[in-house]
Amino acid sequence: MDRGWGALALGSDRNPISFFSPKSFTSRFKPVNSNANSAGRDLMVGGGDRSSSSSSFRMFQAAPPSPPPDHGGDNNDNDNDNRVAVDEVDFFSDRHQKTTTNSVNIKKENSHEEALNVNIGLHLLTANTGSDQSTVDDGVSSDMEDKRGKTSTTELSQLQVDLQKMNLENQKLKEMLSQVTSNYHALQMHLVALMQHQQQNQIVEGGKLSDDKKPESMVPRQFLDLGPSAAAAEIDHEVSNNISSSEERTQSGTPPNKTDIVSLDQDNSSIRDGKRINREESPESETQGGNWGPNKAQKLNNSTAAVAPAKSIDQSSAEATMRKARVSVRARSEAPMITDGCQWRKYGQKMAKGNPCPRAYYRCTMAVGCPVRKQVQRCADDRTILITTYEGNHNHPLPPAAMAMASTTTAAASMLLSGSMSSADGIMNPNLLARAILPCSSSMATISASAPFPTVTLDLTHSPNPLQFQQRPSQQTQFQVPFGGGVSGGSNVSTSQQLPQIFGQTLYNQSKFSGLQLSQDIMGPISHQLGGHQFTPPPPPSLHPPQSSSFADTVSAATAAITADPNFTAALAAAITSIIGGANNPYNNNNSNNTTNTSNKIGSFSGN
DNA sequence: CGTCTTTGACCCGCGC
DNA sequence: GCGCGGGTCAAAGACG
Repeated sequence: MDRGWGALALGSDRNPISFFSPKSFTSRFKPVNSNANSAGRDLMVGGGDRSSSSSSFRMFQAAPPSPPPDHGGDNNDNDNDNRVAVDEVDFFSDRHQKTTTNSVNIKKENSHEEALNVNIGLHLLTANTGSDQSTVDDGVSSDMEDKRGKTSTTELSQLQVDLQKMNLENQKLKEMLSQVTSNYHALQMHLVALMQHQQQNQIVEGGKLSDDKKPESMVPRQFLDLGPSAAAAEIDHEVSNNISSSEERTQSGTPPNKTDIVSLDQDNSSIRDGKRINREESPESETQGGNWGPNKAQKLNNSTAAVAPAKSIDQSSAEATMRKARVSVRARSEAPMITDGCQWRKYGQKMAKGNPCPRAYYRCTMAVGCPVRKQVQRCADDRTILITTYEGNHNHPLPPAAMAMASTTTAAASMLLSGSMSSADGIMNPNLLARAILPCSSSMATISASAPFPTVTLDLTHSPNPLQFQQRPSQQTQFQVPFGGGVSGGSNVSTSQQLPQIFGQTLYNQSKFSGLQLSQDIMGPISHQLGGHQFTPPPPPSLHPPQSSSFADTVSAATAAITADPNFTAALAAAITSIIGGANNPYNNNNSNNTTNTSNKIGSFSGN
């Protein structure tokens, strides 16, 4: 395992890039911190073992980043006034967050301008409280006054007043931020609750509940596909429960779907049919057959069950349309593979038609039987672009680094699934979703669900607003959805269709600040795990196009809207910026584990 | 020695 | 029925 994990991420190469993990940052941008490279031989995936992701993350977080040049140690906090020269030492302490960028700048300027008279300048700026200041000034004030004259006193008092104001403002902002955060969480929870409720209703109403279907018994099994992964938050568990019901139904009721549904506990369980079964008998392969292969999963009507866990069997027709969504990430990278926080094992490589570059197949190895697969291939047109396509849901908890990808792709997948559902019913309504996800985007997205595998492509090659939703060129029916009136031209594929800055910036920034993570608090519930990949909350079956579908749309749209709401994010970004004092402040990384969410996401915003 | 990567072969579905 | 292409398997080799 030791090597394996390390090697996994790497694939065969040594320089994978990670867009979301702290490490990625290190690998790509030559971390200032020596620690960043500690990842071991492969830098990439986080160290080389399962904990790697988290460990690397921790490392990143733990290692106090060297104070960014921008922030000369800003010690505006009243408590620290005495330590003028020491300010930078505590640069990253919580207290310092209170300082506003303004204060930082002021101080910095003085420190530079004053040159050797550092003490003077610093004192003036840093001393917020009279007492502290006086203390420090005792040793220096005389010189100051001599040199500076009377003006220093007035300036000092002025600055003190300003600083106090700023502190107050910071406090207010923090309060606002916390309030917004709490509200957001509450809303999110409410949303999830609604979704669950809806799912339950559908399960009950939806038509055939096979006799053996017993809610109680559902727990252990998991839906490998789009279904929620057990590992996720409590919410996930609940959802999975709901799903599991459908799952059992499927197994007992509908034979054909076997491959799609896999019991984690019963890796070797027999439910599989056909020759494939033999192959899949190996623990790893078991889940594979059912979930990944388009040929299998998709072509079997039943396979759709995986897509819409909560659906009833009768909805097979509708489910058929609910094909597995794939989330493809396009990013420029010289590395053979991007590190997304998960551990992967390469199980195959093949030359794909129309592309001189081989396509590599990976499966998630973070947990036994994890159904998530991904394909990595370079773009034929531009080989600097690495295309990573994810499919399936993780059946295990994801490290923060992976959550970032999961969160990002979730929204995309949700939109796609919603669109596909609609399209299946002949009700294509991408606009709603697209707008929900990309309210502020001036770009457009192409949505198409007719293809065997609806695919959402997140194009990170056009940073900072790089996201693109697109359907595979090969896919037939395509819908181009103009956003915000902006219309970028033409081809649905890799053209300039860009998604909202939210996504784009988030990803882009993450690519830069590997340490930035979308906090699970923010995105987690939404994505559940998507392994970065698929939208977990199983959208209600398209069986009830108008209602369930609309509901699914609404949910996903609302979810996306919340996370993508420019106002929300802008406010948070502003608050964080003021607190942190800089977009590039490594401090942003700190929150990833803590899940105080907002900062992470915001960090990405401020990044630009 | 165990694990992972490589890679040819195989399976499957689809189109002709 | 045949060929093609996508996806996966599994033996052999590589690696630490």
